[in-house]
Amino acid sequence: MKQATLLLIEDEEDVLEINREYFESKGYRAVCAPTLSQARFQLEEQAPDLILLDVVMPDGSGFDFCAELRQKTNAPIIFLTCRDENESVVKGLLKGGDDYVTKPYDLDILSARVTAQLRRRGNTAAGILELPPLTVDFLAGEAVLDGIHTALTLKELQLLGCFVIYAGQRLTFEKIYRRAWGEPTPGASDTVKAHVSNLRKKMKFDDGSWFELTSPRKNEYMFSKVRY
Amino acid sequence: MKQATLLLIEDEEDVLEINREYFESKGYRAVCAPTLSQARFQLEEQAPDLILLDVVMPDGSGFDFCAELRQKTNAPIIFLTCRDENESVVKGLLKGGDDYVTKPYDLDILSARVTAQLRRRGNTAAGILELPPLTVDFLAGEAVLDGIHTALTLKELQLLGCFVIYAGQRLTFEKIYRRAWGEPTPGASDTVKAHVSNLRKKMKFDDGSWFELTSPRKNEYMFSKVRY
DNA sequence: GCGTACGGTAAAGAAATCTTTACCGTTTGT
DNA sequence: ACAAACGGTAAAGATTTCTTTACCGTACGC
Repeated sequence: MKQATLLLIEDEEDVLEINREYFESKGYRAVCAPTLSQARFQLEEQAPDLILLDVVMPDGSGFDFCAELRQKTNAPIIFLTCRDENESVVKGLLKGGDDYVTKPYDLDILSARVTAQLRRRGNTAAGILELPPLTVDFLAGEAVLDGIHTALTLKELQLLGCFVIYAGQRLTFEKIYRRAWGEPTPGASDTVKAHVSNLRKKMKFDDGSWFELTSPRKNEYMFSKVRY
Repeated sequence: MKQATLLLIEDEEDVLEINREYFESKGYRAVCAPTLSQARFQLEEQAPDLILLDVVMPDGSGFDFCAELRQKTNAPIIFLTCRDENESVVKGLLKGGDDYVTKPYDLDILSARVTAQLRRRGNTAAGILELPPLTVDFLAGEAVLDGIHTALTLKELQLLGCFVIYAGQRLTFEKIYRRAWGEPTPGASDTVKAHVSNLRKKMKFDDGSWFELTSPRKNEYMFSKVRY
C-alpha cells in the first residue's frame, strides 16, 4: 500500500511533535493541526487516510468536530484524551469515532491501533473487497489474484463480490440472484450458472489455485480458500 | 440494519452468560462458544457479523485462532483478555484483531466498541461506499439517493465511486481515467465527459439535489455535498 | 441399468454499454 | 468584438455484455 497520511489534531505542541516524529519514523506521512480551524484546512489539502483527534481543543470540542469530519471523510477517527470516564469513551465511539485511546498511552499500542484501522480501511473503504490473496477492486473494475489483474464485467464483479463477502457459507442461486440482480429469479434461468462459468474461466479457480468455487448442495454455491 | 449476530468465544461459563444476556438485551443475536472447536462449528452455521474472542482458551490460543478466523470471515474481531501487557495488545491487533479490550471491562464501553465496529462494517465491508445521504452499492450495481434506487453501469459506478472517495477534492480528467480505466488517457478522448453527463442525468445531481458535480478548474471535476 | 436431475461449458442472438462524433452555449484571452 | 477553448448534451455506430439455448458428462434414484 502507498504511504498512508495521518492527520494529527492535538493542541499541546510538544505532544504533537513527539507523535509526528514517531509516526514519521514508522513510515507514515504525518500532517499536524494544533487547532480545529487548521484541521479543517489540512483536511481539504491533504485528504488524510486516518485522523487522530484530541477531545479537548482550544477552539471547540473534538466530539462535535468528529461529527463534522464524518460529513467530509470516511477516514477512521481515533480519539485521544486524558478523560477516561466511561461516559466519555462511550460518547466518543457513538459520535462516529472508530477507537478511543486514553492518555497516557503507549505509542506502540497507538501505532498498532492505527494499523488495525488502516488495515480494515484498505480492505473496504476504497471500494475494495479482500480475502487475501484475492482482491476485488470495484473501482478499477478488476480482480487481482497472485498479482494477476483480471478485468471483469459488472455482473462478474457483483458475483465475485458476493462470494467474497459470504465466503465459507452456502449460497443458494436464489440468494445470489436477489443480491446481484435485486429481484427474485424469474421463472427458469441459467444466467447465474453462465456467469459463474465465465468467472471460473477468467479467474482460473480450478487448476489448483488458491480458491475453490464448488456446489456442495443442490442449487447452491460455496466459495472458499483452498486449505493446505 | 437487520439484527446483527455476535459470536462470543469465552471459556468462563459465567462470564459468557453475563455477556450473552447483556448483548441480547441490547437487541443483538448472541451465539456462544466455550471452546474453539465449538466456535469453528458456530462459524459455519451462524455467519456472525462480529466476533468477541477471549485470548486464553482451553483448546488453543486466541491469537492463533484469530488468524484462522481471518481466513474464513471478514467480520471484525474484538479481543477480550486479562492480559494488559503492551506486547499482548500489540500482538492481538497486528494478528488481525480490530480492537482489544482488557478485563475487567465496562459492558457499556464494550458495547460502544461493538457498535463502532459494526457501523464501519455496515458502511463499507459489504462493497458499499457511503457519503450520506448518498450510497454507492457495487454489489447491487446501483446508487441510492434520498431513497431512490438508480441502476448504474459499471463505468458509472466506477466514476461515482471515485467521486465519493475523493469527495471535496479536485480530480483531473487524467486521474479519473487512470483510476477507472487503469491506463493513461489515450490521445484525445471525451469518454469521461460523456459518462459524467450520463451520470448527472441518471442521478439528477443538478436540480438542487444534495450534491454538486462541478468543474472548478480546467480539465478537473469536483464532487461535494451541497452546503446549506 | 436406465432415466432423470444437476452442474458445467460453449456458442449465438438479444440487449446493453462504451466510445466517438457532432453540435451548442458560455467563458477566456487577445 | 472575435476567435479559441472549454464544459455540456445528445445521438449514432462500434463493441461488449448479458441471456438464452443447446449440449455434454456425472451423480443419483428407481
